[in-house]
Amino acid sequence: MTTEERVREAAVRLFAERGFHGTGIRDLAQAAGLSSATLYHYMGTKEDLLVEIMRTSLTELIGKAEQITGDETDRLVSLVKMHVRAHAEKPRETAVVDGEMRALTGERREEIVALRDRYERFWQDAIDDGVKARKLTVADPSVARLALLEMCSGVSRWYSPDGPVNLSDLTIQYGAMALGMLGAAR
Amino acid sequence: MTTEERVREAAVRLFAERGFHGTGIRDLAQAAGLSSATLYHYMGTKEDLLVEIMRTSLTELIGKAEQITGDETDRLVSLVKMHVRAHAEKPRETAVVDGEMRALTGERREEIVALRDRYERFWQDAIDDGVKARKLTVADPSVARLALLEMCSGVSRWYSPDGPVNLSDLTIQYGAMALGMLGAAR
Amino acid sequence: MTTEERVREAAVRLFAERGFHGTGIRDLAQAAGLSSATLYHYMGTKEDLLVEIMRTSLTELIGKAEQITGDETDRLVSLVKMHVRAHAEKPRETAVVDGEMRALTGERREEIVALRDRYERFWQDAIDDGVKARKLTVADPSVARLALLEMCSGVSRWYSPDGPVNLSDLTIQYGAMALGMLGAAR
Amino acid sequence: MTTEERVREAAVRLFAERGFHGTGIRDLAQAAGLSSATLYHYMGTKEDLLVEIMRTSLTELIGKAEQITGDETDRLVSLVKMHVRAHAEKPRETAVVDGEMRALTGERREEIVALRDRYERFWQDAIDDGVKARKLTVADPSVARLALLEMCSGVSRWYSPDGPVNLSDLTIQYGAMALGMLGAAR
DNA sequence: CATGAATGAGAGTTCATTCAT
DNA sequence: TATGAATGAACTCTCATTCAT
Repeated sequence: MTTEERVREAAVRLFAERGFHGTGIRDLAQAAGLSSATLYHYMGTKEDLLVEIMRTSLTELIGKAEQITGDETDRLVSLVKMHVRAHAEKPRETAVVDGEMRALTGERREEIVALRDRYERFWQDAIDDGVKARKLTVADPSVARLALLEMCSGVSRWYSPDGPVNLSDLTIQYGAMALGMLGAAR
Repeated sequence: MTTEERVREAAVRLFAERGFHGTGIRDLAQAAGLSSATLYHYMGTKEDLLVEIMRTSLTELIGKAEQITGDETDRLVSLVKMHVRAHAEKPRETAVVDGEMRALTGERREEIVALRDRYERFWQDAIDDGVKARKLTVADPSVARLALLEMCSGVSRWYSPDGPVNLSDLTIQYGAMALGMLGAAR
Repeated sequence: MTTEERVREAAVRLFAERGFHGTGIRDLAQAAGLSSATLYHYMGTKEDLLVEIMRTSLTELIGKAEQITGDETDRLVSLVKMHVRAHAEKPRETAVVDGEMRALTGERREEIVALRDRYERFWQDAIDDGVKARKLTVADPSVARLALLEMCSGVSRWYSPDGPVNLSDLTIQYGAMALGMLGAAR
Repeated sequence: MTTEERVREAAVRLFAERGFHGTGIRDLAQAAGLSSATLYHYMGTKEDLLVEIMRTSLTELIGKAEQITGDETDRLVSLVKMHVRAHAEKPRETAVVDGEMRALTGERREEIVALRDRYERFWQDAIDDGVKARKLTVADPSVARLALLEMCSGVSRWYSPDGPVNLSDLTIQYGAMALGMLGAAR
């Protein structure tokens, strides 16, 4: 593992555990096994590091979302499964993406918000298409999207690979819950 | 409005907007219209303030949960509606409760975690009872509780009273989605 | 003497002795008898402090220049005497003004440069008027202004009130040298 | 141009523009087209570099001063012309010599101060001789030397070869001003 | 009740310099 | 010759908090 990777990993862990503002440069350096001055060999500013973590994570999600095909409900279930799996497998990265956006400022914030919006577009489209095709029954598609995303993203806040729940089972269960809450025709 | 209340209100707003660690004492003082020294006449430490906000909010939720009665599904729907309404009406308080627990340390943390656990117990019981009574069908009741809570708590992150969604409608929609995702018998 | 004044005085002394970039905040604090944190009670940034020193000094010079009247050569001699006296009496302030302008950035720089230009205008006018009135003989009035100003400002770099040279004599001598170098009719 | 020369040139430029303390090693390296580590193959410490620049410049001035001969006023005018030419042709080197002496410490400072004093001796002698020979009339020869030197050294602070002033004309004008300010017999 | 003054500790970041490769 | 990596010390500045008035 390169030093860059170790820095990134330390940052992901600490940002997830303590938040961006709750993590000091010296904490980061210690977690990465470097002096705080050396840290700056491998990164720009602390905010750069945060942006990079978010960009990578969101770009990956978008990449996976783009590959999803199928009929309306299939796509929705696939999105849910993919998203839940990502949040269970990389809980720290995803928690940082979901929770630290407010720490960004200016253009960097806009960039990341744009990526997030682009990702959420896949969900909105899947829901809208499902409703149009009369396969889903929701009162308000936008509210449904938000509720569904919150439910699925929450996984990163509690799932543990060492716990009793098998990840594949988890994705299946979430797929079923998603269909249920969206009133999928049985 | 008393000065104490103004301080509390400022804290709630800033903690919600910027996070506990992202909010400085001087920010707080300015938002409350006081000097930072005067602030300390109306509060203990910054962490005290956070604890107090969380305690109040959680205690209120617990109080309301205690008053909920009815059969298994009724209780669940009532919980959902109450929770969603609380998160829509007091998005900042609830967002702080849900998002800043990690900023607490030591005993204070334990106290608040205990309150939260006590509150979530109502949800777990409602789900478990529903399952026992064969009115709900879920693969894993614990997972269901977590998914449901994340979905409902997420409301504080996006709901705006000025937006197009009526709050009563919202609670109804969330009640329906909750039943759907938990496989309620129709 | 107020604390603010002590801070200012320390800054003037250190900036003059070591330069702006050669003076640390801790040096400043120590020289003012404060902790570095307390220092920030009495000033904005280090650059603010520099700007304020320069602005005060230049404004004073301009104020004095405005009061000078008389015929062409009288005005020139008066300018020289006033300038030399100011540079001998406040060698540190004036040395900072003359030597640290490059440490300023952005708008602050523009403001101070504008003040300096406004001050130098008095000199240029006096020389130009003297030439027009055929009381001075210079090859290039702009060059003459620059040479004269450098000569006079240099006083702050070497004059000491404890030295053998009397200040009134000094101003007279500089007045004479000025007339001589500008080819004043005898 | 050798790498050593490029380093020196970059240093001269940056020290002149931003001052010694305002110039970082990385700035220097970048300006020389090297990495900061490589820089250390071509120089000692940052202070060594400064000393070397000053020593070279002052030694050159001394060398030229030594070659000046003639009667009292001729020598003075020649000194002025030579000095002005040097300051116009190498404004950065001379500005560093004149402005960054305070950045030196300990023995290095003494060495450079000694060189400067040696150089200024030529000026003092020329003035003193002129006065003795009744060709110059000054109130205080030491003051005259300081005033004259400041006037002439100031050239490096404003002269530009691209500007409207021809260099030979400039030296002539300064020669004339020098004689004027020193009350030379006509 | 209110606050200006004060501070040790720590924030993020850069410093000049060294050294193994 | 060249440099990426490394660092202790220092940088400017802000932190949460206390206290005398």
